Amino acid sequence: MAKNEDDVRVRLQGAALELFRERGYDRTTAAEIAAQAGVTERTFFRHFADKREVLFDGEAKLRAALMASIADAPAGLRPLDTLFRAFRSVQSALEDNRPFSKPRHEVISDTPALHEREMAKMAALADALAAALQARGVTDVQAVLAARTGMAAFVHATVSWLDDPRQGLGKRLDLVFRELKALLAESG
Amino acid sequence: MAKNEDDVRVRLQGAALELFRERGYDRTTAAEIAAQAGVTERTFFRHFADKREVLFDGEAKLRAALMASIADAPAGLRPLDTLFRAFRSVQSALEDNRPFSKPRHEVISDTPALHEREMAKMAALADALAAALQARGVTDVQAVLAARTGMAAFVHATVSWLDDPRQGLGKRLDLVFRELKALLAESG
DNA sequence: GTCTATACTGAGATAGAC
DNA sequence: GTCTATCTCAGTATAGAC
Repeated sequence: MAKNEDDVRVRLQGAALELFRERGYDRTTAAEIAAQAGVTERTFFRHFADKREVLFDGEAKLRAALMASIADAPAGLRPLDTLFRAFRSVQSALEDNRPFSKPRHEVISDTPALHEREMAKMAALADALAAALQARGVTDVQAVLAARTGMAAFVHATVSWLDDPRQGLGKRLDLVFRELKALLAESG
Repeated sequence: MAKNEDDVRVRLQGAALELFRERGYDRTTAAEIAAQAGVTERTFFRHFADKREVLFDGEAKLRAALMASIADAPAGLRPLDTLFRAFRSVQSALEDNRPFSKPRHEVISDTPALHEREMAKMAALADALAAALQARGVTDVQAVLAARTGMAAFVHATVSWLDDPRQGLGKRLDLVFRELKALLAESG
């Protein structure tokens, strides 16, 4: 895990994003990404399980941060409030990452294969959040429903903010969660 | 060749499910599926955009049925109740399809590549439901939140029912939607 | 680092339905 | 004749095995 190796990983991600934007995902080969980063195709696949994965390295860190926040949330805090608190805790990290995440989002939106991977990642993240809620004593069904609902709100807030950052991400989160409460308050 | 024209598509789906169960998805080639159905590999890919897609042909019909139900729901019915009504309307069709959907679900659960496709399909379906709700006058944000939340409830009910069909799918839907109202009633 | 299986694509030919 | 479904052949890129 030399510093050089982290460097290669980051260079591969940057090269991939750049080439995907220029030529599109399908017209970019793994070998071209590797060459641009100064390594061989084989090295690309040593770092990333498949070609899509090069754009999804950040999900593990996001998940870890959210799980940590849920784990040390005040006892008795209700499921959706626990999740809202967790999303708030990663707000500034996401805002700092915008120069990367904005073009990344554009490429993903334009590429079905990448969009599919994104949806699957979000589903897996929701499963992790559900497990974290269950560890706090929330029942199985309610944990799953809360996690999926909370993720939907988080994703919607984040995408809105990527499209138009004039309001901060924090305000977007506030708005969407307020809408969520409204939806539920009308009980259906 | 007259015989081949009949229902190549259906035969390909049956052959794929059978072979995936016997050997696993990764150890089954598209050529083998095609051979079992009496056509060539190239014909397989003319019917299905990729190897995964052979197990996801039913989603379009499900979507159409749900959209139709939403479109003719009573005016003024609230978003989550509109969705609940739509899921109820496809209940018996799903129950009839259980001999296919049960083994299909097992294969998908065991295969990451298929599970990923499944998550993406459910996300796309939720997007369609959100659009149908918007067409009824529900606001953008509330439509998206309701659609994702409703889909989560529907999927949870369906998976529970596939695992243990002793209670019917209808009862599972009732139970999960009751849990959903409870979650929301506690307002968070 | 090298080799290979296979998923997938494209172009052109064939054959039958209309 | 057109149209549609299939096959044949040739090729590239991914991803896994060695």
